[in-house]
Amino acid sequence: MTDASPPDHARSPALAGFTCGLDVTLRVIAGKWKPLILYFLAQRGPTRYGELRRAVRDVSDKVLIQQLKELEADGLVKRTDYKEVPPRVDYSLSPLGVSLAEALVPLCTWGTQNLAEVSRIFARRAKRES
Amino acid sequence: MTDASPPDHARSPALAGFTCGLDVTLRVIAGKWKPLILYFLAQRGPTRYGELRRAVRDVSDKVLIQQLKELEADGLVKRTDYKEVPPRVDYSLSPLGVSLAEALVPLCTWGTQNLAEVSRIFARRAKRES
DNA sequence: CTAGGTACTTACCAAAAGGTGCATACTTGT
DNA sequence: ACAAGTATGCACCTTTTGGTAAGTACCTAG
Repeated sequence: MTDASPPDHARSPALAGFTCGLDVTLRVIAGKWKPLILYFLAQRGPTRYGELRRAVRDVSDKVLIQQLKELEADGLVKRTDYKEVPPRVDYSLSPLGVSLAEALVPLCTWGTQNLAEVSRIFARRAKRES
Repeated sequence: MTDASPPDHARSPALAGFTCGLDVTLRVIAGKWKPLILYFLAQRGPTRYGELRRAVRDVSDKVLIQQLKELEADGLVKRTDYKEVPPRVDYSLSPLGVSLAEALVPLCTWGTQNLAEVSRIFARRAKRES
């Protein structure tokens, strides 16, 4: 098997630095809570910080803010500061964010449909780790 | 959009421990390379370890093997050992794995369609981090 | 006057995740 | 004989990620 061959697959010229479209997307939504944030914003529209905080349970302020800032800097989320006196801010999706959130729907559906199966998976994982 | 939810969000009784279907899925595919592995296996069918290794560029042996084992233990991937003398093993998707891979397709599409936009995003990210 | 709610910020830390390099046992190509 | 390829395993270490707890500035309800 003299594999002195030229670049096989995976060397698509169009995707500079990425292995494929999926890779592109994954890098954008990398972050423990980002997909969830996008998903919630898609569902409920403009949402205040505190609400989001309660919706995405178990996230800490530091990380939630941090990921919101990244999403904002990346143009997926829009932050609106009403500059009121008890602070009031809300977050919503940009058009790009909306399109990404739509692409997440099938994952959500999969999770719902396979919840039972996944629960078993996690039960087994827990056993292995003990 | 359909926010027919009662005052207290996030307290769905059906999803034990998960905040929503998306959360379920995300926990299964958590791992830097898992979605990519599923995607490649979906595309090329049974694939030998070495091929996979070259397809998912930049992954280390340790991590690739590790994630393959988890995917196998979770019932998403099937490992076939031909017990030949220079080792020969291949990996393929289980039905569950196939369904998950299908749910990943829109993400892949999104990445391809928004590649230009994402490239700009990363350029800006790089600037901010410097 | 104190407690609690708003939306954050910061310093410090622990855990998880992933990477490197070496080793295995055997075969094939040079 | 020797390098290289096959599919892993293991010890060790660094990086990344995320969490905790505190503080800020201001307001309202009790």
